[in-house]
Amino acid sequence: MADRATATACATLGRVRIATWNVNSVTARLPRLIEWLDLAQPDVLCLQEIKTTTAGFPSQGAEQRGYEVIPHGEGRWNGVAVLSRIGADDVTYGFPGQPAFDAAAAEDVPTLLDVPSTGVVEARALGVTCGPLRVWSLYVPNGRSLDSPHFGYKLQWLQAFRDAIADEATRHPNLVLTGDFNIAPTDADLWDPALFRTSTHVTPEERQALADLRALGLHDVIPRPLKYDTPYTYWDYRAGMFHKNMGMRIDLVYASDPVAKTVTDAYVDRDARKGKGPSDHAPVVVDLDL
DNA sequence: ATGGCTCTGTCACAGAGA
Repeated sequence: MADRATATACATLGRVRIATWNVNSVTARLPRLIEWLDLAQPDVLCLQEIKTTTAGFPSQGAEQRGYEVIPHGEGRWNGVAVLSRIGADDVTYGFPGQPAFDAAAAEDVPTLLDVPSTGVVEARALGVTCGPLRVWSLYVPNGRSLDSPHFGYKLQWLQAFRDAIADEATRHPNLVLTGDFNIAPTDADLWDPALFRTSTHVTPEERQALADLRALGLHDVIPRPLKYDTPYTYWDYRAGMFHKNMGMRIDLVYASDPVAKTVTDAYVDRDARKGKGPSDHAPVVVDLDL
């Protein structure tokens, strides 16, 4: 019987559906999130911008559906989480060397004023081992504008993450880095590249940071769109951008070579961006046959 | 079919998102 049980478990684990979704407040999105869990049935779901505290995460609905819920939140801003129904072990909150935004340096305040740095390490990275997969839910800093100190913070954050994850990349063959990277990998990932000439999200420095991650042996799993020919994952709430398909692909799935080889399908669920009370991001779904 | 945004914290807006 033990052999049979093991065989069943392995067969169940053969096909694994992972997904990432910036929900723009898990509290505001809870009805849509629960609805989507029932519909899409992901085995692992990485969330970003939960916008609540770790203790405040509304986990009951997901737990009733068989998910272990690992939140990593801080309150009003940021926050990530992992929901898994194939195990949740070795939880890592943030990463070694994760930088904090240095508010004092950012304001360029004269040192005479001795303004203390806020120095808070934001809730933007969460590593969880889900069965055979080592998964990271990431919410990369936005960067705001090219002349903002938040842009330097974004680049610093990405470099520190790359340095921290390089070690894991050698220890975990089945590594998946996924979430809101706040970078469009190529101009094809933007509805109008000309509009971004002086913006963040598209600069050579940011794209190099992505290339540095891929250099660890990771593959950009590009999802297929369900409509049009552009796999955008984000559309601004304003001006009917979604309905005009004026979007960006900034929610990414970076999978190690062994994982990438098992991908059977990947798509952007734009239906989750429709209707009443959506997030401004759509989920990215990746099916694996491990 | 459309609309010119939505979230939180705190109570009429400010701040952030990308």
